[in-house]
Amino acid sequence: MEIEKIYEPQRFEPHWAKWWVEEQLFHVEPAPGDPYFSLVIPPPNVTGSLHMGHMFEHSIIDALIRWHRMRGERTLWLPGTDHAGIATELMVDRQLQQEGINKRDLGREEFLKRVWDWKRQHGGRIVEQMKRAGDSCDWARERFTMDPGLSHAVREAFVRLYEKGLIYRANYIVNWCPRCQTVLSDLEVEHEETQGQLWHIAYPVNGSSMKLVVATTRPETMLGDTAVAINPRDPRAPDLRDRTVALPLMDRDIPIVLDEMAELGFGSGAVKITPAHDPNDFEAGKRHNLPSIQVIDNHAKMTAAAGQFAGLDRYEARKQVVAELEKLGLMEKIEPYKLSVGKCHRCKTVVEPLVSQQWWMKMKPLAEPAIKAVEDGRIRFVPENWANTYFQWMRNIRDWCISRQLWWGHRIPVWHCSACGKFTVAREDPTKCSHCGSDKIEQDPDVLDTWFSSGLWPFSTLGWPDDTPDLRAFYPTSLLVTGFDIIFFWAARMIMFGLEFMGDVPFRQVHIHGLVRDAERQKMSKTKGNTIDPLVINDKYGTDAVRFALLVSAAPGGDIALSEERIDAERAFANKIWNASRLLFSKPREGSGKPVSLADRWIAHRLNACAESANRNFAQHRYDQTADELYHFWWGDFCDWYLEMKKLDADWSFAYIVYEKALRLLHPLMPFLTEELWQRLGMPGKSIALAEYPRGEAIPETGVDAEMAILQEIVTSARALRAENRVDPKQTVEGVLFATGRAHDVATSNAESISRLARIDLNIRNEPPPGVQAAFLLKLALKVDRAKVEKEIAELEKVIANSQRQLSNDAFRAKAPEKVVAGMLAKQAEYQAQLAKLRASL
RNA sequence: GGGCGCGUAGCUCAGUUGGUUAGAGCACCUCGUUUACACCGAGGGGGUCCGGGGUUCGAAUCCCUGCGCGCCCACCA
Repeated sequence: MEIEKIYEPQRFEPHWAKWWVEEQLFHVEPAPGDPYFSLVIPPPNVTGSLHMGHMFEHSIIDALIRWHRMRGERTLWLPGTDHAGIATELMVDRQLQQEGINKRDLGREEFLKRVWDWKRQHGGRIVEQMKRAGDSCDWARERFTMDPGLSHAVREAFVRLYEKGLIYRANYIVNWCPRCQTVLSDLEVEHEETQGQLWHIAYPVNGSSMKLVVATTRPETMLGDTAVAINPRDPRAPDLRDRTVALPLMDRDIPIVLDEMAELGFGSGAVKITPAHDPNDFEAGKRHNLPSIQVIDNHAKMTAAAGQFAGLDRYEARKQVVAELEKLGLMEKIEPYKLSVGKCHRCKTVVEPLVSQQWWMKMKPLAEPAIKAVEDGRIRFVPENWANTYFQWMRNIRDWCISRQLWWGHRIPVWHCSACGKFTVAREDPTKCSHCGSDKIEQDPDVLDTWFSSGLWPFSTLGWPDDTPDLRAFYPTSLLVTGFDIIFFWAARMIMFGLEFMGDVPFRQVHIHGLVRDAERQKMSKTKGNTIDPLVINDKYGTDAVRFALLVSAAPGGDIALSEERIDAERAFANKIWNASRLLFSKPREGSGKPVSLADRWIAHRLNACAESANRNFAQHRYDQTADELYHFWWGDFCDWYLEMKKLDADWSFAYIVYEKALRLLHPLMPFLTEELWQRLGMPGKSIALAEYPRGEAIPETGVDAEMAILQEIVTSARALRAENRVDPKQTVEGVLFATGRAHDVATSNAESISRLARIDLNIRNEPPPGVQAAFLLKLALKVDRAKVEKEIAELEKVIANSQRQLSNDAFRAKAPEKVVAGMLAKQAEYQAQLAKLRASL
């Protein structure tokens, strides 16, 4: 069989990627019964392009999916994308701006048309990239969160929750993004520690010469102050409790209230209260029945209520307020102060706390069963530590603001009646108010938080609320693979919704993976310019190499430091396998199909052990271990030893058998290379992806490992001697091997291998090594480097002394397990033999 | 203010419930173009497992503590 000298993945990967999709190789029918393995993709944003984080996550998923499929389970990886409300709307909005079009002028309907157009044209990009990367999804089941079916599910879920009293509308202080022009949930606000200042402002107390000094990080909000609080135990309280202060700049008297929120000993002990622009103050305002004056509007500009500052941006207003106060001599003190500033996680604009009417979801009743499901093990986190994070959030969960002032998304199915003022919430669009029958109803303009529909993903994608064969066959899904950053956003909500609507968990395990970082462990980011683009890199090194590099570094939960060097090493690995194939394919395949040499018997044994541990490690999410072992099996065992020894055999038929099995073993980690080579073998069956994954079998201990170990030791020691003595690698050296028993048998029956591998002209004597207590002794016709050997002897003596000390310790003998003691005794004997050999070589 | 995690070779990281000379990849040094592969082979150097205490027959691994560094959650002006 002809095969090229260098493996060029670019020549093969696109072909197989296309073929896998066209042949619908990964389509699975919803036949009932076990075993099944199902997983829904964490849907990437439609606006997205494949980045290293996706690549990593998908490499894990695909390896696992392929493994399960090859084990003969009914395996589904359901792909799809998320409409990503804010992100998408922002993107299309920017596009419009470039065309000089204003979104509001365009109108809701036209705008949505534009977004759908965009989605149709570009929304499939990431899906195409996944196909090219070889992800073995069931593409016939691709879903989008705004598909009719999924929208239907959203509607059903909303109505049910509303009817249950879990969704309500309330006027409350919220996080407002002045740029995205929408409210955000607490999770969508990123807190960032910022160096700011603490301004101490004096408020004159009416009817007194006293001034009450308040401290604030946001002086501009003072314009909306409606009270000042001091602690009830404040010594000044009796005197101040019924007084008012004159709010500077605003010509307004505001009361002094007593409240625990003013901490004794902090600052001057008094706190300004701005119910309209601070969550704490909002609560305080409710406690004391204070008016709320909005001085900052939706665009973060000062309102008419801000008097002379009306119309200014909030930061400009801050400057001017500070300047005015200074002019009035009311600025007592300004000090540097660290504070945490909330920013919109989409656009990084500083959010503004504002009071507004929004839709909320009561979370406590939903969270309780979700906590229980993890507590009692129906859902298991891997690594399990993440359960703590989950519990902490879930046990302190707050109501979820689910409405967004956007157009792109699932519109809230609530109709407001202008006749009676009540809401109509319905599964079908109503034409009149369900309370008074008036036809003066209008649908709520807001849409739902994107994560509302994401939360339904594990069952909405399978046909819920209908009772479908898919749902019966694949729910609960087996596993969720995702990043820690969306445990709350997504995983927790799926668990709550799954239990609420399906009465069962959405998945049985949650595997939380780490972050892909650069070689210096820095987060990859476009602004830093340290990203490794999978689209470029997959093409350059091959998708298999990238996958393998990611997986071999994927210790559970840990971040990975990725570099091109690392990927290049795995590309070399693929090339190594390719070249091993080149050698193999040059040999005849015909033959007995049975092991004909020690090499055959040994590699079969190694392969078996490798298969056993690969299966075990896959089951435990140890892809790194599986990858590492396969790497060493292929490169170390198969190439360096097996093939080198095999070159002396005439019958290569068994090598083909081992090789084919080893390809299957590697397939989940390097799907393209293995498919290409497997196809070249012309095996019966359509694709290696559908072939059976080798399982480790219990095979009797034949001593083959021990035999091979003897051979390897002879060869390795000879090579070391040669190298240390600067012998030309081409030159054959004479050697005498003293050996009896098994060592003699191994040496005689593999004399040719030993000679070839070590380049020795070997003379084997069936005699005990002269003067040495060892199984065998190899003497080469070389002058030895005495100093070096003496150093080795000294080191070994130290090791022996250590182990001797432990062995002669009665407490160790008495308390250590028998196995450990026996092991140490055996090891001690080995050390002694090794030492004897070293001494004899001098 | 709570919670989680990290510190092992020059670099990036493994190290399963404590147990047998602490490993890998890359980098480094020496030698080598034997027809699978120079994208390779053979050999080699390199570690007070962050410091200090403790538990134990035995600690990189468990406990305490100090130092350094990440991350998450939290309405302290």
